[in-house]
Amino acid sequence: MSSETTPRNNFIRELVEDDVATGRFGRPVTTRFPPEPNGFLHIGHAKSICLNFGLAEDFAGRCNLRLDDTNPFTEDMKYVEAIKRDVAWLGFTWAAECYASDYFDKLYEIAESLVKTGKAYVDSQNEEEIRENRGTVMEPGKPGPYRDRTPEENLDLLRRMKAGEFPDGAHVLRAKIDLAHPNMIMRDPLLLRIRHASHYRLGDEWCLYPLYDFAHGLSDAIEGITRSLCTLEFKDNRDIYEWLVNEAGFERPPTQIEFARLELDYTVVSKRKLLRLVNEGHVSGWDDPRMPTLAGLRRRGVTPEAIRAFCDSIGVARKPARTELATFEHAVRNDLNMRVPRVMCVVDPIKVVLTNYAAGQVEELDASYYPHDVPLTGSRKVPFSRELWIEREDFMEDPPKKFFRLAPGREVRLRYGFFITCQEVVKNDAGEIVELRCTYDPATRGGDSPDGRKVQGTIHWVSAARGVTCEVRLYDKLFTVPDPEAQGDDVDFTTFVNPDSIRVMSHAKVEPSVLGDAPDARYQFERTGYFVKDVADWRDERPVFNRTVTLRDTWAKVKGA
RNA sequence: UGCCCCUUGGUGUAACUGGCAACACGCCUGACUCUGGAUCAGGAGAGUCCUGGUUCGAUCCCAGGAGGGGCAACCA
Repeated sequence: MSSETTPRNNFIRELVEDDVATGRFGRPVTTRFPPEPNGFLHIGHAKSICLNFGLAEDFAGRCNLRLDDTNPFTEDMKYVEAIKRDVAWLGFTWAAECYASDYFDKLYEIAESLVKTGKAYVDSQNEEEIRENRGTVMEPGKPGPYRDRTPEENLDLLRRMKAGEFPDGAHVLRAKIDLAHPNMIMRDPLLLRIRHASHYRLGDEWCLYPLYDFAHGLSDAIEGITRSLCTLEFKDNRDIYEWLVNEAGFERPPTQIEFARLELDYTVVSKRKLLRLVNEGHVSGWDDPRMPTLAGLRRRGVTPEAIRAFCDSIGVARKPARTELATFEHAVRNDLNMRVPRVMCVVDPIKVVLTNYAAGQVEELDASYYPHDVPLTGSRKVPFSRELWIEREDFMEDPPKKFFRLAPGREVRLRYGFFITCQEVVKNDAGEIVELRCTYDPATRGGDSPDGRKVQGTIHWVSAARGVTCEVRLYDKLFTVPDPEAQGDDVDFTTFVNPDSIRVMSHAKVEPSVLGDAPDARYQFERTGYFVKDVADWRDERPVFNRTVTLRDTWAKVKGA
């Protein structure tokens, strides 16, 4: 059912294997993917999703989808829906759909019991005082004036906090651990705060909301999670995680394992920064095809299989690391190559007139959808006529030695069509090439010459008579530098947004066969790249295609050298 | 100047847990080709951050050092 290939080894898999071997948890391997519904999922989340769901799958366990919705200020149902859609799109099925907000009662109970045993107290300092008394990484903090309230007093206060007797910020519940703890996280971490805000699921039922540290590990424990996977920046939080699940009395509690988050060159993978790109109008929305969000990648034409293959290929480790874009692009091409049909589209057209081809004549040529090495079959008819469009880049008046395409006096093959020879270059007053007058060889119909003569180049083309004008959006890297977040503290990452990250080609010409295909059809436009119909902006009178990724282009290297 | 984590070719990972460093991406050659795609064949590229130690033998164990990163939100 799952993949044929053996998953590659990593340190988390080894730990889980040990757990299984020793029966450490006494229950099936159970993981969870715990996003907060305050933004869209991105490629970094995909790594975590693949890890958590993949582990459960491989060890015959289960993986929950848990919405970590403990902050009523930022969360929204629209994000929940987007998250569910994206995880499902990636191809994973959660064992249970869970919400941290479903555990608020249980969490509150635990809070009371911590208070009763003197492990937690109500602090009435304001935010600044709490911060000051926490000390710094260099200096220990010191106990505040409310730290030694009696359990009875604390319990009374806590209940009144819950009852809504106090305004936001009046009190907080804190674990009573150690204000001088070398780990800052353990300096009496906050557990519950007052927030008179409407929760997107619970409405006004609560005015007491748990903080991440209080909610997360306990939610894991409640769900019977065995291994709780999270990213490196939560390493220090592991102490409070363990403290809480133990104080709460869970048997064989889950344990946290941290791994390095994905960092991808030429983009950012942080919900906060992605939100800024959206809000500041650098992109058109969360699903802008330039965004590394799953919604953006989907609209860009990337398949879920490619994303999963990519996630498998990058490995899992505890070393912060950046992944080159080439690794991602390889996964995308590798997947698309084997599954999408080839069609012809001229992105930047220049006209070719075949002077020896009858005006008004149109013939239908057979063209296979797939090359010989892709084990799929299918073909379509492509109309051919006296006037054609070819790619501006495929002609050079004064070509360099290694240029194999059309040039004055030179013969090339029109893919699935005929051999043509350029006889004349027509220019306008400005000296720009407006038309190429060529002759075709009727004997080469279909692309082979009976006399066995060879041509160096094969170019793609579209009939001017029957081709369809369309808009082609050429997407490129979102940023001009590999790591826009590390350009110095005084430089904002948005200054590196690539102004050429989208180029709109509004006079492209595509063969008519694509019109009848599905609204989200993917293609390889021969010789240029992989494309997908844009589901949002497509109109029959104005077709729109998005470039998913270019083809590998060795000519570009030759040219660049 | 505290606590914690990390350090293997350009990049990302691996190495049966002590036996003389492998895979993928990228790069370079060549072959093939009706996509300058794909595929195929070959190649270059690290002696595993440094210094000591243990050992017949260390990427793996120990000590010290250097470099990188995380932590001082009533965010997650």
